[in-house]
Amino acid sequence: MMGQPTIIDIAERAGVSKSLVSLVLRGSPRVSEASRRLVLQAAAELGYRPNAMARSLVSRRTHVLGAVLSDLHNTFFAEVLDGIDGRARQAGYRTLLAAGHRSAARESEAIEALLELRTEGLVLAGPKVRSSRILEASRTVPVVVVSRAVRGDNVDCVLSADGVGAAAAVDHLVSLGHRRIAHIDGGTGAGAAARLRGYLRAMERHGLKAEIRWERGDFTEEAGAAAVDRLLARGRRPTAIFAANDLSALGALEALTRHGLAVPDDVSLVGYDNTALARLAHVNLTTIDQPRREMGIAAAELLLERIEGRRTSAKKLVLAPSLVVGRTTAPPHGRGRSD
Amino acid sequence: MMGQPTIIDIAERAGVSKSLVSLVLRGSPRVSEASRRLVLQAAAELGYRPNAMARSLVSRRTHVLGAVLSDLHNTFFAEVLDGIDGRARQAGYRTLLAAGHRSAARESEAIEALLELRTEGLVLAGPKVRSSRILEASRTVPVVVVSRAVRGDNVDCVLSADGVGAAAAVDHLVSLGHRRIAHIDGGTGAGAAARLRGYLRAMERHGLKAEIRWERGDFTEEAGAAAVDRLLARGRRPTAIFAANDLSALGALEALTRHGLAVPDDVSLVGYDNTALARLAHVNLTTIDQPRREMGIAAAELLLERIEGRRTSAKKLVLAPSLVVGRTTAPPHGRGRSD
DNA sequence: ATGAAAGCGCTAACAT
DNA sequence: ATGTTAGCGCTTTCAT
Repeated sequence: MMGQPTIIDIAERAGVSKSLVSLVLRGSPRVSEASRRLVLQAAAELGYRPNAMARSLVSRRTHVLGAVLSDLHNTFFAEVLDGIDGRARQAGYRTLLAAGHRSAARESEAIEALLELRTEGLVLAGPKVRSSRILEASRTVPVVVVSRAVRGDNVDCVLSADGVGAAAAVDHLVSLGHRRIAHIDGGTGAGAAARLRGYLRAMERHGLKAEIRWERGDFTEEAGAAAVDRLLARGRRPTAIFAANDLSALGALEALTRHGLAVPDDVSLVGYDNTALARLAHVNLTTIDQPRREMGIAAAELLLERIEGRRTSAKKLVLAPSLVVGRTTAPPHGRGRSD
Repeated sequence: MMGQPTIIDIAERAGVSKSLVSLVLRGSPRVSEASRRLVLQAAAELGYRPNAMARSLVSRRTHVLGAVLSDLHNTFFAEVLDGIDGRARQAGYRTLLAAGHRSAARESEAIEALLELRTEGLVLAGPKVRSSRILEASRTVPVVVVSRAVRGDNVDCVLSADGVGAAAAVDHLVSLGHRRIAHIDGGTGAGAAARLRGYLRAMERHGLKAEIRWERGDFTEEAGAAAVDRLLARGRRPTAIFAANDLSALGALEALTRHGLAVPDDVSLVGYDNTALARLAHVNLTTIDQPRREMGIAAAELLLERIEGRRTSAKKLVLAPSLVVGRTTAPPHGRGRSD
């Protein structure tokens, strides 16, 4: 025996055929207790570890789900992945990851690697690759895209309702008495457009169309701060700001402080995503929480439905976000109509 | 042809043998330009994608490195992994990840999955499993452990010098004129013991043995805040605090603020790790930076040395951390000897 | 209850 | 330059 032990090595040591070894190893009930013991002991003594490739090659199943993470820095997907993996394990699947490292090219290679390994389904978490690449991959295995909408027969999506979340932010501020509510958007970032639309619609719904004011951002701290600078440079100061994500909200917070404005006394502030940043004690940001783990569980479920042939038509799942009230929102200072 | 196309399908379509197809696909120079074109075109038309399992089964090489991430929430390892993957790709290897989701049991299963897939080496990033599990895995493939010291013939380690980093923090504070420098440690967390030792030794080296004071923490924000509460409850107030990581430093910051103390005017504060938290504009924490990407590159390099048979003895690589000065440190208020 | 034989998709000698 | 043959380690009929 050279290299890793195989079932043939076990068979020799136990004095049985390799077929029997295979049966025992897969827990077949049609084997005598004696052989079972013999085989198991031989396997243990040899330190046997099944060769997943050989096994999958013949069984034509890998029982592996592939997940591509566009950016490991984004902890949003850590919990999503926990959900995916949890559900997958329940169903007897393993989850293998490949990282895109913020580059569409590397992400595409990650997809390729997983496909060559014959993973039975693919979850793309916040993919940066073009839709055509996703559609191409979906011709081979079912694909679920998280946090981005992609249309395709073999592509399912899991999203949270960004527009609803944005509306919840506005509703909360309005219920506190705010009217001049500005928005710092997320530019071309994932979900940014829907959040902006949600803000605009909610403002109109509250009869605050005239108070609408929004500045461009890009989900970064710097952009959040710069947007506040512009917001304060001209026009009436807003009494509340809704930023498209937590990081830009922190940038806004920093800028507001720099301008000598207190949060929430002078200006209320709402973020989006309920990241670890938002939950820092000295920040305690009011924000919108996405059901990350549930999104992961749903993604795995969609994949399993396809793999097990329970569904063939595309499905788009939209989960509801929820408001998390921190200490960055309060009633506006100058109570009553000040305009 | 059913299922995914194979080289036999290509061979039929191109009217050649499957060996020729294999040669072309692997870029052999011993094929005529005509056949090459024929094969490549047939492959493209069929949407052929090599079966990595079949290929690896016979070649006995996977060209895959496995990386186990104990916790995807910890972005520390995102950059480490970027380094690993970058170096691996240079050398013609792919990197596959499996997540431990903060559980030793799940981490152990992740190791198992990668081993069954016959990855040629394993990187364990901040592993939570017992050393015995790591040693066991290392009997099959070379293992590199990042951010934890593990002894074993087939186990290499990549660490950054936590003691040196801690000393740099103390040196920085002493050079500003501080003497009463307290430490909030990280309990049983990774690197915490070395950081504490580094603090203690540096204090002694500066002749400040009498000023040594440290409180227990556990790398969390809450523990950092609680430690400050205890620090301020009795004894003379320290003029500077060195926390074992950024998160507990933020907890300390929050507590100091709550006690009406300004940072750095009343108390200077130093963290450790230079996480994204530390680099928030309104935080701008003085901290110790670990060369994450370099650590990843080194980890991959160690693995490659083993895989390619260039080395057989265990190696422990210790990289140097560096001080990042933010705005949370300044000379102490009551200048001159106040004790 | 166990064994023999075939073959998964591919590479790697060894022919020619 | 191309084809033939023999497996890689395993599961899966099909016998017995």
